[in-house]
Amino acid sequence: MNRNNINKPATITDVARHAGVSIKTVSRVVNKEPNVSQATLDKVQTAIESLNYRPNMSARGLAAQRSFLITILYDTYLAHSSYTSNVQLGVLKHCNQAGYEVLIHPIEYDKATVSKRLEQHLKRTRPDGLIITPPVADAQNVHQVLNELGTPYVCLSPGGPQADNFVSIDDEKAAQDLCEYLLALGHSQFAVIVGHPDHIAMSAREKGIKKAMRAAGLPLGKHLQKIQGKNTFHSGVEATEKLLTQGNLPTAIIACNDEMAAGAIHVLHQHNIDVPSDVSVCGFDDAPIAEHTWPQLTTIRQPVHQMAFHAAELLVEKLAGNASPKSRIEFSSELIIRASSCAPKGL
Amino acid sequence: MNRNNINKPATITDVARHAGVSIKTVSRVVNKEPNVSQATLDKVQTAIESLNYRPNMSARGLAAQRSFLITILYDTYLAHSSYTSNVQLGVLKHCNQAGYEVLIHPIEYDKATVSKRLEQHLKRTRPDGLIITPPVADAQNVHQVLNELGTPYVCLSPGGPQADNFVSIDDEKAAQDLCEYLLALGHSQFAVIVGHPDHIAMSAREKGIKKAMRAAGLPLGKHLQKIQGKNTFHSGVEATEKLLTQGNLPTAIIACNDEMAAGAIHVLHQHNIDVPSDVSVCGFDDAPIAEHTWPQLTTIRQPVHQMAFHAAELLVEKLAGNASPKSRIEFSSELIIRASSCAPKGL
DNA sequence: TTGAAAGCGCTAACAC
DNA sequence: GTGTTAGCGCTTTCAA
Repeated sequence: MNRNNINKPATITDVARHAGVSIKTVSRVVNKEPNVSQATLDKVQTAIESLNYRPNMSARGLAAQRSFLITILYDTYLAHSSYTSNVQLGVLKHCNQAGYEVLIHPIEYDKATVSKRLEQHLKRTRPDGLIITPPVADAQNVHQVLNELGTPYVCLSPGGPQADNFVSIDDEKAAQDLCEYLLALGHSQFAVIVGHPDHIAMSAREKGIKKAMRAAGLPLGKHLQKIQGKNTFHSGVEATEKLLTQGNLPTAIIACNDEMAAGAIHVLHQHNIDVPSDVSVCGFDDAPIAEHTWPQLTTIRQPVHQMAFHAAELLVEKLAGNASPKSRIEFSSELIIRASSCAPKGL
Repeated sequence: MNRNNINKPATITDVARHAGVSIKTVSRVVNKEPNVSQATLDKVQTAIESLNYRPNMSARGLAAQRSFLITILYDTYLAHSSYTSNVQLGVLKHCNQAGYEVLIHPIEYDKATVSKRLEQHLKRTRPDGLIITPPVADAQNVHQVLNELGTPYVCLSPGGPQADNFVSIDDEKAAQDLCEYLLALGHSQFAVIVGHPDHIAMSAREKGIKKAMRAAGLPLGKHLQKIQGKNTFHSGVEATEKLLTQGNLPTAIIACNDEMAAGAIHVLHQHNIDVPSDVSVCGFDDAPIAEHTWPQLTTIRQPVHQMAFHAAELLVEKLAGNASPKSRIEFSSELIIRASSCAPKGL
């Protein structure tokens, strides 16, 4: 009895022997190459089934000089966000069906050192490609390293003007829509809690708001208070507390994401300021937290899951050598009106 | 000019040539084997530095029959929870420093099919080991598959009585503590929103509550309403709505996790029932949402990050062949008292 | 303490 | 359509 073979996975050689064909032929079948006769195909497939053959990724990787690994690169700071988990699910969905495994690589975003640490990851792990989210996706030096090493990647960000291989919504336009909705309700005194300054999407949202206000003829100096946030609930709390000490309560607060908006609502509650009758509060993203606040948040829905799925598709295409013609894709967003916004009091 | 070598990573052969030693010697240095003289060590290390050598994982994996991959296996349903992201961060922290890459593999938990889909992952991807969270960790057939294939793993769950390689808190005791705290405040009319029934930790929490009430001499029939939840905010909403239609408002609601507790608070708000003066609400886990609700949640803090880190340590030890003597570890939890609980009205 | 040689399981170039 | 032949870069006996 050759007990040695028990539980030892079958190799491509075993399959070839079993099917009475060459290794190369099995390889052709496994890789779905076209030039195989039906008869051979059947023989091989039967052998594969009966031996329960699964290709060995290490061997494949070694011979083909690839790893079949795709890394999701993101800021550790955002590890707990629904944005990140949505990206993970979307990317996984496509990658697994395309034969890639997905590695996660949270990295503490620090403009100066991020590219060095990325380089280490690339050299050590050698993923075939990466999906990158902001703010890492928005750092120049990150792009440099990637291009130097020739590793393909796709970013989930509107990107800068030079941007290539970016998937996003039109953040500026979306913010403009949101602001126009508030203007239409009659609001004219705004505060905006802006996000991480290195985050291009966040700046775009701020721009959109300003654009809408200017278009409505409202001078920004008198009608818009701007407070810095850092994308987190806690930073939304701090920003709102600062706003309250400034003494000039606006009739509407727009936070550049839902976490910060939730933080704002939290503070307003503490101060017995009613949302929305005293102040309307709007967020951005339609994260789960937008439905957990009381009242629930008016916000912009961003199809993160689909965007991530699409980014993965794009990346896999690239890896297959089919450089896609369109390397910058915009998804459409949607204004979700909930209970945190209404017409201002006086009206 | 041999432009071919540009950007081509150095191999172990290059290093050996450069250092004037054999491949085997370089290998010994890389793998930190003890029997290398100081002189050789220095020579080799210099060569490694100057060539910027990084071992090729595919080649290593092929030769050594391992993949240097560790999979985190969890329920897709919980992909968006802070629990899952904490597990990811904790596991990554240890694995990366131990030379492993971390793969995420959310799987739709379904008792009947989960083991088959796990088997596919194991055969296709061949990770060296897995970290598994509930409810997947609590399914018998999952353990069977893993043992049959001989893949090492560690679970983040209290596990059943037969449990081996489990890392958790003492959920029963923690729930008991929480309930005793409420009893001490004077509560006697309770409702418990229980979690996913396949989730062993959730059942343990329910048991702990009952134990505390029994010890206080309260007959469960009259003093405890039990409503089924499914661990999500939404299920907490539904459970609480059901509770309200039953007409018997308790003075304290214990939800078996924070998401469901947040759902409960949300519904009570809608019905103008004040928390905590009308009803105290407590959660479990100290997830971020516990600080986002208004009022903030009294809850049990579970050190998920550390537990995951430790689980990864245990797994890596196992992979190194150092079977640890202690294969079941309990972390301690902590009662966090916030504003969602107080003495019942009458008192 | 060090080296030589034989693969690990697969792909890729080139033949037939 | 199918087969043959070299490796990919590492680990692992086994010798020295």
